[in-house]
Amino acid sequence: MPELPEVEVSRQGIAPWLVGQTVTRVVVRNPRLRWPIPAEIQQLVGCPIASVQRRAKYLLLRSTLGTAILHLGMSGKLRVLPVGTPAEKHDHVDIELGNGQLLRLNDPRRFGALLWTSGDPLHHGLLATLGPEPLTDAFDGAYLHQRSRRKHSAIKPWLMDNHLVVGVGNIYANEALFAAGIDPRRAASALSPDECDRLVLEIKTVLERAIRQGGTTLRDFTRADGRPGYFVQELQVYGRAGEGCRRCGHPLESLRQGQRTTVFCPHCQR
DNA sequence: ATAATAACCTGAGGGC
DNA sequence: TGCCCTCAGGTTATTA
Repeated sequence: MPELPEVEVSRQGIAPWLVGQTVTRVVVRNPRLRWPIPAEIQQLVGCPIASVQRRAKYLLLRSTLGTAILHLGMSGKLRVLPVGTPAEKHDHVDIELGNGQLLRLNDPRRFGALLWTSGDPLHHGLLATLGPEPLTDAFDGAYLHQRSRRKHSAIKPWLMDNHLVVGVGNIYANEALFAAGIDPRRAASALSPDECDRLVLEIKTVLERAIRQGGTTLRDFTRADGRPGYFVQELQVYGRAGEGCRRCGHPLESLRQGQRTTVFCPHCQR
């Protein structure tokens, strides 16, 4: 389900319901996610949630005793529902709150994760080595150009490497490369400084627009209130292989890069 | 150290 | 209807 925009939309949707509320109960129906949900997650009970933050595609529910680290994987969804709402298939975890609401995690594929850390979550092993946030000034053309100098790999799969920059998944890597007019097969090291500037700009633009549209709903993403995201209407290439380029009309082509489907316009992207 | 790939898991959709 | 195949928004672990 989620790339950065979908996780940020989820964060914005759940935060008003969670912040300041005391956790009254944590119900774990199935602890078998990517890693087993640790028993320490019960330390949330009795604590008020101080903030709901996001780092990369991780959500951080911070309390006085520690932080719950939540990742939605490929198919995870968060909903805020009244306590007592019957659980359905793949509803693995509920975090019940003093206001009578609960935060419910549904994740059919169970690639997601719910972990606990009592220390600084940014120093947690999963978060410590991540690259910069794409929507901050730390991610700019000069940074991308410097990092790309002796990178022989193709630009598209490299953009999805969290050690370079976080939050750019398959949809938005395809969309940003189209917007920047760059062939996804180009070697990263072949990009000029101007091309790096352009690509960074388009990554920021597409992510910001997707957040404003409530994310991209393909099959199962919904916001915390169950509404879909509307960015799917603005997709230029993702999911459109064989259809006409919206800019030049040439049929879009697809190929596999690193076990992911790339879609691009061979005419507009050079 | 770097780069490709295999793996984790369920469900949907297409072809036969 | 059912079986088998491919594909899906992510990330880590393993292999070359």
